[in-house]
Amino acid sequence: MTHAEPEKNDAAMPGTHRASIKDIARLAHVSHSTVSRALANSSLVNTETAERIRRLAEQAGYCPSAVARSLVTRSTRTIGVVVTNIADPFVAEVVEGIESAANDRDYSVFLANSNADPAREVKAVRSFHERRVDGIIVTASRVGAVYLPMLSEMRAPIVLVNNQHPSEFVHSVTIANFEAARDITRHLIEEGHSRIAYIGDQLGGQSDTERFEGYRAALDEAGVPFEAELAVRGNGRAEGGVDAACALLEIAAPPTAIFCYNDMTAIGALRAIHARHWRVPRDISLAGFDDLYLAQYTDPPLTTVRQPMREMGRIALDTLFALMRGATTPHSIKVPGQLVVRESTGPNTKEGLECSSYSFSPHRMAAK
Amino acid sequence: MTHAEPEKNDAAMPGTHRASIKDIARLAHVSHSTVSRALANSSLVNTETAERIRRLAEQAGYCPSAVARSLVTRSTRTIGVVVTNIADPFVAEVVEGIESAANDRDYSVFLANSNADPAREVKAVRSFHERRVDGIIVTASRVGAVYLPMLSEMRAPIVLVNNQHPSEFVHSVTIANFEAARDITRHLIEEGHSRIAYIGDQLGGQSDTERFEGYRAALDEAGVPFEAELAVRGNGRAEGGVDAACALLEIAAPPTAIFCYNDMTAIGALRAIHARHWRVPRDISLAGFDDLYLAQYTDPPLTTVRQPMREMGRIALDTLFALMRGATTPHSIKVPGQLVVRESTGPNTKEGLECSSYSFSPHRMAAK
DNA sequence: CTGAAAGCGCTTACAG
DNA sequence: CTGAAAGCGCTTACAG
Repeated sequence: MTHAEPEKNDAAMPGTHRASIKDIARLAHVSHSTVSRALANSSLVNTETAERIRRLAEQAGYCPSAVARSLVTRSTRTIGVVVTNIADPFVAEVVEGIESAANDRDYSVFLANSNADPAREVKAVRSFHERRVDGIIVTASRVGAVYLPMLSEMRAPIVLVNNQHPSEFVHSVTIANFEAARDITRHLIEEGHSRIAYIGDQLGGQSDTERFEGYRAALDEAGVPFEAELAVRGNGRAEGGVDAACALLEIAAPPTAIFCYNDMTAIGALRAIHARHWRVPRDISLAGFDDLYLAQYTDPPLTTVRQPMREMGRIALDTLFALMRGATTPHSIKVPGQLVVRESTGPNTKEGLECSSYSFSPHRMAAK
Repeated sequence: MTHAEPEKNDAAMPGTHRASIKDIARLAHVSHSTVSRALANSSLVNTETAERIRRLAEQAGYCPSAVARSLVTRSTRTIGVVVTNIADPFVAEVVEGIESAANDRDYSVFLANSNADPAREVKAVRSFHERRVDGIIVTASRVGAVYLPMLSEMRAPIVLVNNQHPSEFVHSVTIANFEAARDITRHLIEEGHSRIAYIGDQLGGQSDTERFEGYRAALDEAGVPFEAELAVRGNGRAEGGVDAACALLEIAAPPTAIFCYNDMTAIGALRAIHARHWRVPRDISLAGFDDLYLAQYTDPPLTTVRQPMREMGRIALDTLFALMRGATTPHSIKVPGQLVVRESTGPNTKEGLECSSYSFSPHRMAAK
């Protein structure tokens, strides 16, 4: 009766049964409460029995059930992250920041793609709610304000990263779109450009609006007239950049500089520009937004605005934790972007708006 | 007693209390079993009462607890995905495939980064096990075989995508590294190249070994001697490609073509090549592996091997489901890569190995 | 220091 | 069609 051998084997090979706290209790000849305490390293249990219990649990291959624990502790130690699409490099870097910060706190993260579909976004949030996540982060939310009423009936706080919904949301971390776009446009103006195009994102989120406004503001303050034909729409991805840049290069007096909604758009624009055998920045300057890892590796390396994506992810998670701990004050954090001047922007080589003399590119001449 | 108004309000505004099945039962004057059935659309319950219950639940803002349900049904409807790093575009696309397929089946996905650290990888798998995920997918596993013993004590099946561990694992989906690398090297040989370099991945996973072997095989079958100085090591990222390509361009008789472990490496190599003012493919041909979205947007667009990343993600999930449904046969799926010839590779313009005549690049001349 | 008891929020035989 | 009961695997007062 005192030798635990047969019982141990019994529990170690329970056929289809997974060892629970009760099995360990039987093995150790104690109550399951004691096992629970021992496994939680509670000081309430005798050091030696605790040791023995832990050894037994180890041998039996015991693995505690987080779901059972969650049910009683009313905390799952999980957070839900809904993104537009994880294959978007911007999103992936934000998620990396979130995951890393969550991991530091021993939290697990659920990931869901909304594909920028508001219905799927809401569905994902609902699903996370059912799963009783402790908090939710949604990047580039399309519905923002919708969460206000949900917020009260859901226990889980929500933090938005780069909310795309026009109305403000209580808890959010956002890049300073207006200022950053203004800065980069100013940079272009300082380089002598006045025919500066903007390739936006036709999904028309809030960032696009704000970046466009920043661009307009820089133009206005410099007394550069805004030309509607120079403001065109991409889709936030490279294909959109290709098409939009093609259109821009077609017009009678093409721009000498292009500011793109984001780096992916700029990468597409770069492709279109190269296809025409124009040189960057000699024939045309090009600027992006985001500072993706790739922006350093385009040819030439891309002038852009750095969004600290990983940090924004971490900040979102920190905010979420503050909220989870009971904070109720609004957390609307605006992160400054940082102008990163690389080699894709340079001085305007054309005198005045119409030039006929100084051009490196035969194709460009042909286009006139 | 019959008018439910006060009680309803009572449950709708429960202060800090979240409505449970019991609250709805009280509201509907039925047992909580009936509520459970009604909410599950069981045919066992009177249509009208079911309707009423559902209405009440709706009004009360009832949201079922997936964790309670999971405890009893012994299925969480979640899967765990551990990746090296979600910011790696290859990984992100695989995860997109997994998430999309999981979503189709109403499963949620946990995401964890291992940062290619075997310890973190195992820790992530353990954590998923605690969370009682129904299945686990790990991409680029560094420990592969370690899971064999875990497999029996864990309930959750494991599927490996592009296992990097030298020993085989029971359930996996892998790209046909050897064949694909051989194909792309053959392509280079057909273009007249014989000084073909390989930039590997020094983390030295299984894919690197196999791709290197494919490269060697193509060389051998064409009777092209292998030169050790042309096989150098990158790190799978652009920086590594830059450094490795720089080294390659330094040697006395530089290669006329470079095959890179992956596209990111090629993107770095491209940068180094351009920095020297060499032209691709005129001065040197360059090939990658993966066919990242970006491979179409490099300048020139990159010749590479297409890995169907999203599909591989879906296949991994399908395999996982087969296993979850009780399949026990090994599932080692080898997916063929597909050669995608773009503009970064072209005919060798040098006659013989040593050339002194025909060169477009002044820098190249200088380098000799 | 230890155990018996209650309970987290559900599902599902079992008996009417 | 409905309800009472048991139980999923834990944690945590409560009483010794």
